[in-house]
Amino acid sequence: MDFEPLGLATDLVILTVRDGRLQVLLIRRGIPPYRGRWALPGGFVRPNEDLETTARRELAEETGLSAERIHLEQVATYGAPDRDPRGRVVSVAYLALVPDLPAPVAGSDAASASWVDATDVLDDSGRLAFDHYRILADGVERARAKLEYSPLATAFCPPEFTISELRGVYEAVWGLPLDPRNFHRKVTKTPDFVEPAGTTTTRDGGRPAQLFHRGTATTLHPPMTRG
Amino acid sequence: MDFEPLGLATDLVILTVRDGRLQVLLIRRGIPPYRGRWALPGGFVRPNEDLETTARRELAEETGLSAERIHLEQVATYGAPDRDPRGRVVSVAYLALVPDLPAPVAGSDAASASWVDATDVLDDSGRLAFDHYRILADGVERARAKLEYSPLATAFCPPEFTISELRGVYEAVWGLPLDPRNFHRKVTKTPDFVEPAGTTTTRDGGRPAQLFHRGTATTLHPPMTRG
DNA sequence: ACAAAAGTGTTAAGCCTACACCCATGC
DNA sequence: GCATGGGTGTAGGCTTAACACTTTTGT
Repeated sequence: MDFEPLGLATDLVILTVRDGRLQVLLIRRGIPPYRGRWALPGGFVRPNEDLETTARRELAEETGLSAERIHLEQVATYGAPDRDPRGRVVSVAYLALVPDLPAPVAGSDAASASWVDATDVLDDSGRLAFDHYRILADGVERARAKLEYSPLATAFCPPEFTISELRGVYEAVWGLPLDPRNFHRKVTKTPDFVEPAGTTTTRDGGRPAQLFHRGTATTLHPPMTRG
Repeated sequence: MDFEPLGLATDLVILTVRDGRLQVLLIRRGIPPYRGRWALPGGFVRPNEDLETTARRELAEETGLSAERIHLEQVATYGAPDRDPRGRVVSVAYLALVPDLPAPVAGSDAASASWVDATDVLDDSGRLAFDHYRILADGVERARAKLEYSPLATAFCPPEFTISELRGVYEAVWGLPLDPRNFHRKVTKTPDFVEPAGTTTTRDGGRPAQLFHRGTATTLHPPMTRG
């Protein structure tokens, strides 16, 4: 077996929706290379550790969440020979979707971690270290695409949510407004997308809204439509 | 940098449509582990070689094709610590779609390479070495899904093709019959999916059919519908 | 009462499905 | 002529997009 010298890492695109905007968790690098630049959280895979285990461990370290219930999926692997000046490092990127956390981001590296508007970062391709701009772009595009045909948007929501909160997720991720009335009808009519919790809330103002939780559907027929 | 001992490889899911059926290129392993078992073609990434370069090199070796014009895309990365009995090997899987080759499969390893019905292999989860059953399943599912919303089906066709040949691709990959008349209308009306070549052929029998080549579209609006 | 947000009804346009039907070739 | 596949037309059902309208709360 030719085991050439090689580092294996995972990088995380951790997304949330806060204040109606799509935000990504970035850390400011305290050590070279790219010292002082923003980067995606990530770290090396330990011996005998599965890739997804690494990603969940990093996620827990960065967000302070026990990452059991967080949606996490692999996006792509980046392995250009010169992508890391320290040597050959191949990175497997994961996408994590978290609800708007009531608790602040806390963890060992948290002093330098913050939520940043994803669109702002995507508007400036030079702001991130390494090839993290490309990784972020791929992760966001994955999220945007999956909202169409999967019930993934609920991963951004707390366990119980209103239809308009769910709509807020779509509007933030896609960056466009949706008709509240047609959205409501479509979501509630798609089988097993959401299920009524039987309770209501007035936290969004106006008439009390029914609360829902995730349904059992894994794909949406018909899909949600973007613009 | 902690460069633990680690192998990095790529494995290829090479698909084609022959005789109206979806087929995958497999090799019979001549050496342990899994000697004598079927496996996906693949090999180790060389020092300073990009991942996709490795995949294209393997593709050329296995199919004898100069792989420039072949559709190739990354699917996922598999890194369970025990997936290879020889040690820690992480594999990046690629999906390749090739036209029905007039030339036989030829190459250094070709003596043991053959086209096998994908559905047959997917019916028996124990036939492939390593975790290649999972990789194949993921690759085929990717292909099936992408036919819906991308013009990817043309990657299975020669440079010029008829609408019914294109329909044959859909029917083989999805494993279900489609209405020839509605399919024809939909394909030719979707902007930039296919463009008329201006010539006709009678190679499929019956009335001469127009020949087309790929259009410039990258996504299909509206998508093709499965079942 | 008024503002605000939830939720329902309606209508016109577009898309999909199914199938009848005609066209152009080889034999 | 007849078989074979290519290609067009059309009617009914379903989905969507746009928006009028009613409901239920907080202030």
